[in-house]
Amino acid sequence: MAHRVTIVDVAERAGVAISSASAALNGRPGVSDDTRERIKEAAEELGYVPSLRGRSLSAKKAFTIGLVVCRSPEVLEEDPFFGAFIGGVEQVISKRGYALVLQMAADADEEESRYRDLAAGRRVDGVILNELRVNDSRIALVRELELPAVGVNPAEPPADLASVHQPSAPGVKDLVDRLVGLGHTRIAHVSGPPDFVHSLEREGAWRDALLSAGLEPRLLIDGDFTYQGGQKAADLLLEGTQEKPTAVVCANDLAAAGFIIRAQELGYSIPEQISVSGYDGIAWGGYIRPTLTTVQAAPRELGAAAADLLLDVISDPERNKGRVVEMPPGEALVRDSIGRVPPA
Amino acid sequence: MAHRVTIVDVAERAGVAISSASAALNGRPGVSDDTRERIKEAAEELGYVPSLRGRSLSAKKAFTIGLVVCRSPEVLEEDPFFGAFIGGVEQVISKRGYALVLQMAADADEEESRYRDLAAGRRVDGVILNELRVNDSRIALVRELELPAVGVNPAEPPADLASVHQPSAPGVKDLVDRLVGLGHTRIAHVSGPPDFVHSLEREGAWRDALLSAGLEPRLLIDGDFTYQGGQKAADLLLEGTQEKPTAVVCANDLAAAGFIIRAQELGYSIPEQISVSGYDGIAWGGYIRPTLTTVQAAPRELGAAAADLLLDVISDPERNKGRVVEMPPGEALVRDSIGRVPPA
DNA sequence: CTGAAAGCGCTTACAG
DNA sequence: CTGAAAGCGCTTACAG
Repeated sequence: MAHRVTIVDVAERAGVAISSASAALNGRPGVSDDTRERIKEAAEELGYVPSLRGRSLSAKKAFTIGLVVCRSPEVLEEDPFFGAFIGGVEQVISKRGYALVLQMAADADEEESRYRDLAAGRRVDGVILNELRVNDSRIALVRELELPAVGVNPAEPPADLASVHQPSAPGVKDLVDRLVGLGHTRIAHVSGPPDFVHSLEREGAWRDALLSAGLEPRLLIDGDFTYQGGQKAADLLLEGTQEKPTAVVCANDLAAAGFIIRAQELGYSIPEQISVSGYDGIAWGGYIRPTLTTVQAAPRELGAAAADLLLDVISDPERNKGRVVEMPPGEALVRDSIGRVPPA
Repeated sequence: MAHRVTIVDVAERAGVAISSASAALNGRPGVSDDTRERIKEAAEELGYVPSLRGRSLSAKKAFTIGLVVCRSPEVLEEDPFFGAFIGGVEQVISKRGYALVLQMAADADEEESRYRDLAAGRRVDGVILNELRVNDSRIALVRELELPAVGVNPAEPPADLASVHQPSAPGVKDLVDRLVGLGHTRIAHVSGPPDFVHSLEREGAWRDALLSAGLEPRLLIDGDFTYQGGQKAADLLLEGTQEKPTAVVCANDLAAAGFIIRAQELGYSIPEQISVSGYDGIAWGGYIRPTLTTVQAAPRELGAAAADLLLDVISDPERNKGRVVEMPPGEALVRDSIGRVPPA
């Protein structure tokens, strides 16, 4: 193996002490322009790239941030949300010399132990807390571990946790209002898992929009953000004995796709007999038929904002404690899966 | 910040030297069972977790592996292949104490510089080379950098590069054979970008299968693995003046989905007038109508195998030089998008 | 079996 | 402005 060039080589070549080389290379003061230039030249000539390992140990930083994705691999394979989110994170941090350490967890317990391990082994300088649950234990955990963190769409942002927030309520409310405007009165909701903050936010928006239109939010099905959950919701809402909805607002696109397919299998035509909407705005929503009406979220921008904020928190925890970055809410993207209420 | 417990604390508490503590904790010989037990207890009591930073520097290992994904963020958002592949990688390496460093690149040049940076900064102990191109410059690059690497589906496996391989030809050939069996004679192919090895492999399988059935492989459209590319292929094949195919074998599912939608828009019914197949077996193939006939690849297993092999290469480069791990080929998954050739 | 010492490649006070 | 020294938290020969 070829000898790797270290800062010692650079200092030697430039004829200075390694402390001067370090200062010069890192743009710290205390080196004359002359010397700095000479050192930089030497580094250039030798093809010097600082070793992250030495830097990590002495600077007490890993130059990485962590993200734990808590999903079964199966779901990860069909939900394009994460690819986009991660893309946004990566784009931001790589520019600032950081790398992303990505972990997977099957459930909340494993998720927590992953965060513990990341912190204990000093693998990362901070973490992104994604898909927050109500009373999410990770918030107390990062506090206990003194691990810099940024929450993505937390419930009530805790005073000490920095977070990014993209409101989903306005988009959902807009969609419900449109459905009301199209004459619908029996508007159902297929929710996400009830422990997720973003599930509740969307459900709440559906409920509020109905109430303010003078309608009663009765038709609620617990979903789970999956395609299969959407199919099951169709069975429950369309095959049951209770009153049937004429419009169904789903908590995400995957569930909406499942609902549409199942409803079609049951002989319903969309949107003539039932209007259906989703949430997320994934590309596949435009690939199914009818094309899916949804709310266009911005996962890439959300990931980028979270990463930016986290790097700020890491470099200056005090100044960024509890800082909240607001993103513009997702907007309704009206396509072919909603229409006028069918005549009674 | 609370004092982080280090190996010094453990050694002190156990009343031994830190070298003994290190040996005991890492299961190295040279410590009596007695002492080892005492040290382990001390570590347990103190909640000691070794710092990766110290370990990295002295062991000259980063305990991470790198993966550079070369895709526009847009494509990453709709193609579920990567989520699955990464999931497989993660599952394997986390068990062995490694973490995944994930990077993104927009094009081949940026991709190469990412690999260079990973190697130069000693960010990672090895890399996975995914989506290999013909004469891929990364192979020479990792050789030059002396960076342990594993190729995923390389062309002719270079003698010194370890690789995993899941053949795609048998599945594609099987699909073409079935189409021939259904009476089709004008079977087109929508390829992937021609510089990718897996594009050529699939195209070659289509060509060979046709030839061995006594048919001429004439109808070939250059695609790019995207949905939009599939749509464009439909325009070219169905709107052109040339002879039209009755069956279209696409190089991946995304393109097949685009083809189907566009063909339907042009008034063709699938599979009555045109049979269409894809490749990959992504979940969304089952969500469109008609459901997509495809070849079921195993991205998760492929990622897991690549990761396993890479860790082996890292720990013993000599023994694993040029080792090839063969995976069972993907199998045809016949659904509703193919059928009998329409009567002439 | 056990321990003192050197070293991995940097950064960071600190003295000149 | 410049340089010698200590230290980050480990591992790894090496001597006892």
